[in-house]
Amino acid sequence: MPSASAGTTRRTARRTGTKGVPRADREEQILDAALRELGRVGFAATSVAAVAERAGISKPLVYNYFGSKEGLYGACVDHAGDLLGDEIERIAGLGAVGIERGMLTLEGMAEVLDSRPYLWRVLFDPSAPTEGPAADAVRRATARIERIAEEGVTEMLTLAGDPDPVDHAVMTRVWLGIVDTVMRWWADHPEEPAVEVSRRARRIVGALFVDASGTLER
Amino acid sequence: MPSASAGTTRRTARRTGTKGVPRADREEQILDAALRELGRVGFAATSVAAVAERAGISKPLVYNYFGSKEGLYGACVDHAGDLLGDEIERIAGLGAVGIERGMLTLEGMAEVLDSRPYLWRVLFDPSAPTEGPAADAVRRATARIERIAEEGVTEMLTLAGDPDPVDHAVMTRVWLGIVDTVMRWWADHPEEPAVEVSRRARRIVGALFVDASGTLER
DNA sequence: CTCCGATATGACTGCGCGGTAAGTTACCAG
DNA sequence: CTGGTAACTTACCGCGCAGTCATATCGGAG
Repeated sequence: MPSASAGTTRRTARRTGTKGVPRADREEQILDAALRELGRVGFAATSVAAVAERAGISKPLVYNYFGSKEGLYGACVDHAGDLLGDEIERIAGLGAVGIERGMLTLEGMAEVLDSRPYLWRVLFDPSAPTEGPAADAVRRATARIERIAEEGVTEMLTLAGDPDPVDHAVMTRVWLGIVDTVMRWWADHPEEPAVEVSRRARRIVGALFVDASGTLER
Repeated sequence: MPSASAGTTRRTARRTGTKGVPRADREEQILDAALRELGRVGFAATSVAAVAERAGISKPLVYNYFGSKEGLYGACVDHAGDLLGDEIERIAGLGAVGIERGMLTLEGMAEVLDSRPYLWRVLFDPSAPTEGPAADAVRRATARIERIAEEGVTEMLTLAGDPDPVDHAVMTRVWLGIVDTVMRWWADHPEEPAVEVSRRARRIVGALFVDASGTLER
């Protein structure tokens, strides 16, 4: 790779032409830049130009790789959704029940999101498109997370004597809202290590929840 | 007021000139239109043109009355913040403690927001300006609500044996997140009457909380 | 050396937005 | 009737954005 090209700073005109970065590597760079920008300011306030600048490339190259702003966002959603969905399903597979399962989920997510708490906002973003392929990607990714949350919630509310499915649906959203709030607080306090976020979340959720069989040990 | 002007539809060119609507009345109309649009899609996705169309007037008239998009938003925030803040402080003054106070708050808010659940989103909007007079208005309005929430939360966590002020701050945000989630669920289900929202919230929160002295009656 | 494919850029376009300027209308007082 | 004020509109502007096009560069194969 020609070091003369590599040394060219973005503030001056760059020579056109390949920099010799393989497509897969470049895609990854663009995705990383996009995830950070989307997680920082949300979809609507993210400009493709800002992502390009973050990635150190030209804007048309982003379009070359991802087709459109929505295409870029959809790829980011798929990426973040896989990470979070895999982790949450792994934890569900551990067999914990009740609030302990919820706590393990929070801890697992804190671990996955350590050093990149912004990923959460990519998935749960009120300014995201509500129609089209990107919106479909969001629905797929969040549905995966919601399904697991709903299992846990349904179990807990049923044990607590509430069989109403609408209550269960609202409670699922409340639980996800709690997770969302903790993640947003974390994004505002990036100095807090994941392990401390986990502990704090355990204390707070512990103050909220009692499993059906009695008071949580604290 | 000339009925010929009043009958002119917005789809054709309207005669210029006054329609004889007093300033205070017109301000209220514009505010109502803006609150609905802001509550529907948030600040960033709200265009002044859409508000003007909703209010049945021309866009420059909105600027004439409110100065700028931010000026309009600030007025909406003051309006919604007064309604919600007054109600929350009234309920705090009733002297209920612990989770019962939280429940009364949820119920009071459901009542105030009945028929206009969108007001919540005007105040708690991630796409809102973070600097300038409008942002100051948001901070004033939400600080009022957070102060009351923090009192309740501090009491509850302290009774539960957790004196950590950071835990209290996060828990305040979690509580407001829970309220936010219920309000957003309600905005998605406008057919649900306020009294049913209150009952449901009581059931759900009841499944979460136990006051420091024991299990809630349900 | 030439050609080709893959990787890249600068320059440009059309559109929607926030906002502005110039002109209009209705009503009331003198 | 005239002038002034308050309430209005149409037409326009500059800017930033998503997206496009024409051209450039590099490296490898033949």
